[in-house]
Amino acid sequence: MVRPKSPLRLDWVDPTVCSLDYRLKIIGRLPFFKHLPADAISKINDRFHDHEVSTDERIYFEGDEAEYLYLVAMGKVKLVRNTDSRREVLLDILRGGEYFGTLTVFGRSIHTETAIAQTDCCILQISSESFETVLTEYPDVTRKVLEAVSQRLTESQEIVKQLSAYTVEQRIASALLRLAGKLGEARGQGVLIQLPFSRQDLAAMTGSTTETVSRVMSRFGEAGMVKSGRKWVTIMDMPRLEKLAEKGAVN
Amino acid sequence: MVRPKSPLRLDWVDPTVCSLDYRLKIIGRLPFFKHLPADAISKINDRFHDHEVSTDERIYFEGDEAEYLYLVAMGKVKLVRNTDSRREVLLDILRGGEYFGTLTVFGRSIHTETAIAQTDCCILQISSESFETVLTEYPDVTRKVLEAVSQRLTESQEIVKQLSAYTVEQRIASALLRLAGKLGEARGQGVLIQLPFSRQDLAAMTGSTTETVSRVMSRFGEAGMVKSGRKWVTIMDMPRLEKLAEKGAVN
DNA sequence: CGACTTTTTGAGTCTAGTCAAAACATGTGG
DNA sequence: CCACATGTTTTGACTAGACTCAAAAAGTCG
Repeated sequence: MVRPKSPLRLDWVDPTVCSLDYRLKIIGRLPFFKHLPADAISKINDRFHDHEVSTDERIYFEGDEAEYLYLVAMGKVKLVRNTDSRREVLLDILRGGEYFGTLTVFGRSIHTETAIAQTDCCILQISSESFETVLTEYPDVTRKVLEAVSQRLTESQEIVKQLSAYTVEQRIASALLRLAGKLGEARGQGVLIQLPFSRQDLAAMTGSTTETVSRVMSRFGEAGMVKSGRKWVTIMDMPRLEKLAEKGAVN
Repeated sequence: MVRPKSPLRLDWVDPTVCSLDYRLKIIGRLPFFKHLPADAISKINDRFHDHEVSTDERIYFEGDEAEYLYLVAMGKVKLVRNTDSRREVLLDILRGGEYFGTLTVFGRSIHTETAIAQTDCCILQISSESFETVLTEYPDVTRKVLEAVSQRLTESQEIVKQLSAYTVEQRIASALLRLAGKLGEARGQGVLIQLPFSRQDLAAMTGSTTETVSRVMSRFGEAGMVKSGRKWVTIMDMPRLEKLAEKGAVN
């Protein structure tokens, strides 16, 4: 059978994307800034610096001192934690408009995860001190940030639950659904996950191994629930995947 | 062999513990209020209501609307998530002075976990609206809350990592260490975990089963690392447990 | 077209889960 | 204070899901 070639279309980092206009747009869309007037956004923007990173480059390492708060302007970033063994655990994948880094309000602290560019990216960063100043100037922002962090806590706890109680098959199904919800794009019959990610990554997200992920994906493929290839996946039958993620076996 | 009888000494909920004095002490010690002057604490205290709950009683359920923020004044509270199957996942155990409930700043939201009294407790609660008012009146508090939540996110991610990459043995070892760090009390040679918790609870914390936990605990017991009985555990050899939690096998 | 990476497949093993039953601890009421 | 009822923990035998190691197959890129 002729597999379709990779249908991914990556957003290339074009030098213009970190233009002033684009920066203002990204910053102004952040959940914790979007309620602010344009002039405030503009002033906040001045506190950010941008830089480009290419695929697989590390933005910071677990254990580094947390001196900045980061913002994905363009591209995708993954957050991983390393274990003593060579296995890595993938905590989250972020797209344009999401923040990352450690929220160091007062005092110093340390990054608890490593941030890796999953694609070529444009990253905005603001120093902890500047961010504190912004929080002081715009008290509402602090609340919004609080909401955003609370949200992530809830998501993380959901993952704890899944890892505790679900089979690998269920975990893979829900990881795919989560990614599709976040990064999915309609493509013909199915939903393409707009992100180059390998079996390796999927294994790191679900606490499994590449081999097992491969086997499960093959099963999903045979059952017509997904189509996949080297570093891409399209979900063909969401409802069935959802059922499987919740109930276990497909009946 | 004659096992020591349960060495747990529970703090009984004495009607006096929720006295004004005690309430002020608990509220004033909260990480996000402790920098405030006494009169502010006193005013904040007026917004809290207290009530007692007995062991195993539910304080709220997963899915309930989040209308209050809660505070453990006395006793221990566990947070669990239910899965479709009868298995429950234990997310955290809280002691006096810790907060729980969903931080609903603006808008309504829903509890994502169930809160159960692990011992008889005295609980303080404040309505979301009141809490918002407090946040508005004392902007510093919002930042402190933000730090507290960030901290929990980090802890939750640590658990994700453990569940993803460690064996049951390692997870049990680190769950014990975590509990000891939080609720431990020196007792002769060892550290007693001051909390009545069953193999069931430990299984729910580590994504395992009572039988497996029992087997692992027996092994730990034979190796002289812990002593345990019905609903109690004393850690006898921290360093060895720590080594096991990190590296795997004990050499 | 190669060289390289990623994915798939296979065989063997082991950790941890399931089911079932016995042993033990705890609190109660006689 | 003992015997019983109840809930908890332990033990045993069996099973299965998922991991490991190893090697082949398929994509991708220069």
